[in-house]
Amino acid sequence: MTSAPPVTRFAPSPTGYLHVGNLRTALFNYLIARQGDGTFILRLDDTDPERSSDHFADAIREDLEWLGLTWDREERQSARLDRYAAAADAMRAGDRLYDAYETPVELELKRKTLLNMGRPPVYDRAARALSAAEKASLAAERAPHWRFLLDQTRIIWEDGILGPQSIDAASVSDPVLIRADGQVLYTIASVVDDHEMGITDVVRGADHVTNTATQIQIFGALGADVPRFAHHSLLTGPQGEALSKRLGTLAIRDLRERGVEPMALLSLLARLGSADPVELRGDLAEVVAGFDLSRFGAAPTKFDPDDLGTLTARYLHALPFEQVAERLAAGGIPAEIAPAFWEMARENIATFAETADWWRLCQEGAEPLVAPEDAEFVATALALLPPRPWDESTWATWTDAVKAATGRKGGALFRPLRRALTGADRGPEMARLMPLLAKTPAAPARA
RNA sequence: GCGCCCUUCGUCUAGCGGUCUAGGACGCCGCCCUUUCACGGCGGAAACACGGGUUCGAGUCCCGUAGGGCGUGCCA
Repeated sequence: MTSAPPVTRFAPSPTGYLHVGNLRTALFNYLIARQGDGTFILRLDDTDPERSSDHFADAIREDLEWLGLTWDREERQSARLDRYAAAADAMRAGDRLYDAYETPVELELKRKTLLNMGRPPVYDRAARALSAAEKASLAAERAPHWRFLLDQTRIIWEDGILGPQSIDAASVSDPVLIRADGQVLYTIASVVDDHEMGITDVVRGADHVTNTATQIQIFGALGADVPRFAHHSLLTGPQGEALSKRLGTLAIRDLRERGVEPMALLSLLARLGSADPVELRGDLAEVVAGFDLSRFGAAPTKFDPDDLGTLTARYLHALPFEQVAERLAAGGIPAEIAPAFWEMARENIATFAETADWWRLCQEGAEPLVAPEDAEFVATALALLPPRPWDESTWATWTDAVKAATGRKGGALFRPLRRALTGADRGPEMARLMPLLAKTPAAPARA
């Protein structure tokens, strides 16, 4: 059975920076759209003018662009307020939206009372029992907020991840759709948009499953088709703790700042929590091809940021020169030697930023590391250094000469030379490094 | 409090009553390769939360307990 191309959306509210939890949702929706040759919409959920800001909207776009998650259309809910008003009117006409006058304090009191009786804090629909006269006198005091009248049946749907779902509408309060100050709330804006934008698939966090139940009825009240829903499990920290507590350190821009590569992040998020193994992907097309929403489980998923470091390093180690040429040029590395430099450096970096350290070594040399017992040996060796220019055979030529002159071999031969030239025990292949060293190390004064 | 969801190696998971002496991937350990690291190759340790049922037979079904996540907003 074939179906129309999917239309999906990512609907963040521009009230903060994108973090891994957000990104996972965005990615899933993006992947579904791309997989079906469909449309991916970025929908800024900015109906709350108090908390929304252009700064965060820009930041979200910037982060998505950095990751390569391009969108086909952008919408802003703040530009669609008339649409929500029209939907509200339609629901009022159908007696599915009713005015209520309780203050937040009163509602809080009702909830507490029910809780104390051991009963679920479901709104009692007192507003429905108000007489016209009572309403009139309340309306004179304050503006009403508007609730959607749930049909108290069992709401069922087939969830793309959780399977068959069933929620008793009677266990849920009639959702407030419009606040007393006239502001429309997420619950209605989302449904109206999904309907009018032709959204076919909604993937969101499991924290929305109750919303989905009520929203299914709102779709119905609007005479709209209900999209396919799928709710992915929420990410937790490595210890199983709620991730929201650590979100501060898991903003996408912080990860980028710390050197995480987009493909590392994307590769992990597209598979973590699914039955398929996490595989490091070279590009987004591969991520798209390897994605299968139905392989994800319902259990909360532990997310360990350290995995991003490992994946980033592996990504870099395998990265062909052509794909980093620009970044190397930006780092001031001359085009003539950039390919050789990259071959030398790539397997010895954990983040791209570390290329700067190797470049500095090439340009300025290092503080030699010479053990006292090797001082004589190193001095002899440095005196035997071949004349410039150096190429990839220089290391072999040199070490052969040093071996002949000193009788040393193996680690005793190579290690002190590496330490003398690079100041470290570990690093790139010396044969590759030598031609890149701009300065010839001076032979230390002999004792 | 109430409701929903969840619980298999360290981690993500396969498993839909016998094919499970529980499979894979990542990580970890060891060996090989190697002047280092990495890559690669080979090998290894490592799990059915607990307690009751149902059944000839339970990781798989039911109930309970414990633990975790989420919801329970004039937030999204």
